[in-house]
Amino acid sequence: MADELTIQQVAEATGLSVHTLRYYERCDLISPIHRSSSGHRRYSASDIRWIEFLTKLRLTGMPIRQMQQYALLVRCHPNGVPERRQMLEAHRQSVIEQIHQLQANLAIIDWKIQHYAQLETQLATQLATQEKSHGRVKSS
Amino acid sequence: MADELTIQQVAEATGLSVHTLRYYERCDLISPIHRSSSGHRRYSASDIRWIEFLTKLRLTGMPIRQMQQYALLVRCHPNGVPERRQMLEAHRQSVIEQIHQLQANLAIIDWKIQHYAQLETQLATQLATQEKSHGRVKSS
DNA sequence: GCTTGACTTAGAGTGCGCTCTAACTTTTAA
DNA sequence: TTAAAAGTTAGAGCGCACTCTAAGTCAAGC
Repeated sequence: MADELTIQQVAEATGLSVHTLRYYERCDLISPIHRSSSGHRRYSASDIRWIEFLTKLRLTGMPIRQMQQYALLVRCHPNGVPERRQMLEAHRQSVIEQIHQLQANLAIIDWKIQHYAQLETQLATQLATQEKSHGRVKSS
Repeated sequence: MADELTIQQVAEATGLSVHTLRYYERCDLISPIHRSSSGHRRYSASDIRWIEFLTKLRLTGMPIRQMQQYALLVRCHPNGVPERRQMLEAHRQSVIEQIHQLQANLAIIDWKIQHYAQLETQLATQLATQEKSHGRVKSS
């Protein structure tokens, strides 16, 4: 049991589903996982570290295709550090652009929220004035 | 021609495809566009402003379903400003979280890039040392 | 008048990233 | 010992957001 997790445990640890873990292995994002005598997968600590890094790439929007390329480099080109760094740096740029895009569009949404807030206070003031004058009429 | 753009012109102006423009109208993101006598769509300036705002929502990851809700509020509840503001504020929060997520995961990728860079300089130094000693051997 | 290109519709197809199913075997707890 | 839970595979299905097709109508230039 030392260092040998079941697929279920890995799913809990990484937040991926067991389905997704098998899917990632099937499409070569994860290299074939060591099996118990009965054929069940047994994940090592380094398998988990790899899966965790994969999910970082995924969550920053890297497509499966690119992750496959990266995984291929890691597996078949263990000395090809510069290539891997270049891939990550290209991805880094695209994430930075993604963030800038989000911030720019968020600014416009913020502007709209402000606009709505202004409309609301305007409307509230209008109503208050109406009520006041209505009150006066009533009391007179 | 004043204020009356064809679907092609709107596609160019907004960056959406003509297909997507029709699709958005079909699923009620855009209310029915005014037609020329022949049945062709003629977009007004305010149609375009609406489409541009829609794309901001879209580019910040709002799902079509939510945009449909928002569009419905705008069309059928013109005085329901608070509801609209609430929707936008909820979305605003999710965009902010999205950005934080991206930044956190980017930091890990950055760390990996640094790690690779370090490996590369290490390797380069190693090679240089080897070459030097090799040179010495050769020259001696 | 005729061709070329833009427009229309309903509905089918695509690519992505999972997600689930069926049929079966293995492990585990009662 | 046996029932339930968890594992296996190949392959089908799904939801999303488009994207394209077919069959036809309309408009502009020669």
